[in-house]
Amino acid sequence: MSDAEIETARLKEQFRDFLVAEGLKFTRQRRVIADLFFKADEGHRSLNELLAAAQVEQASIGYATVYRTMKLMTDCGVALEHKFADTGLTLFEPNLEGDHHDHIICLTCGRIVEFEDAGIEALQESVARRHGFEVRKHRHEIYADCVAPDCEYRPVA
Amino acid sequence: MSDAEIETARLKEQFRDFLVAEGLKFTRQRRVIADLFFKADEGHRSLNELLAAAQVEQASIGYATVYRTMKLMTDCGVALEHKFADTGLTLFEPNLEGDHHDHIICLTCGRIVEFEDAGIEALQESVARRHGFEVRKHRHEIYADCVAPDCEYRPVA
DNA sequence: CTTCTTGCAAAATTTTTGCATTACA
DNA sequence: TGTAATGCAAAAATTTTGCAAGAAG
Repeated sequence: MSDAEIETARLKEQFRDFLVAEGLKFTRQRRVIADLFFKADEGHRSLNELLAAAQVEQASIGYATVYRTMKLMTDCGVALEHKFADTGLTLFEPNLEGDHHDHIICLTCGRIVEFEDAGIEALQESVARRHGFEVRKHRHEIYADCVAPDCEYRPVA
Repeated sequence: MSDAEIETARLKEQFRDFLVAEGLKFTRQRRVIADLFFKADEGHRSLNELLAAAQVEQASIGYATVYRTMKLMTDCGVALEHKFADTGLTLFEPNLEGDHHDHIICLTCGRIVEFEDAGIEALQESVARRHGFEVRKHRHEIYADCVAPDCEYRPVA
């Protein structure tokens, strides 16, 4: 079992535990969505992309079910919701253990790269404290041009 | 003439110049909106707040006019548009000269404080370069709890 | 069995646009 | 006077919800 598989299993279990604790059910639909979402070969997906992928497994799944399932996942912490600028698009990514990161988004091709920088995090804490705040969470997105050889304009679905 | 007044005048002129350059008109409505927006005793305002303030000057002003005017201001760089998390609310603030800053938002009372940190900026450039990106712009928001004595829950309009 | 979930469609938001009329330069 | 702007109301685009029928434990 690879590390990725272990992590997938952990997230799925965390989701299931949450449902049980809340007296909710781990239905076929939620299983399908969780499986494809945690597999996450590509990290950031919209509700419509998740819906399309889910319908491959079960054609009858509706948008509302995916919407509500992702909300549950976000609530219980196994998924992160991102609303990047310059698109009204909401994207989700699995909340992998110990993998806090922020994002660099290419303004041209939309490519999303993750970064983590302890120095920035530390400065951020310090800045907040100086202003009399206690950091709860943050959003740090860098919009940039990338040097990918295949970088070209790609409209978002 | 105070510094603030000079800056207000500069932004207003920049907006007017832009309109002239584009063959557009500096109408009464745009003047009213620009004046109240650049006055900006409080920095971040929603379209509805701007609309209400504009209607004090001219009752007939409609939402669409404010919407389109703020879009023009954003396009020409005299206004910045922010979509903070946890509220679907879009807020605008004047783009004051040499006043780049990011935001700390209190999760409880909604208070917004501005900060600027050269160290963070530098690290950000460095991180992006390391990943093969050239920074164009960024969004850095810290969500936190504040220590204001009057901090209390305030739903956003 | 009872409760929760689903899927549809409709409602609620928010953002954007078309168009006839008015105002500006 | 011709072009652009306004204000209304309607269209789009999203997000969210109500509800009857179906699944889960």
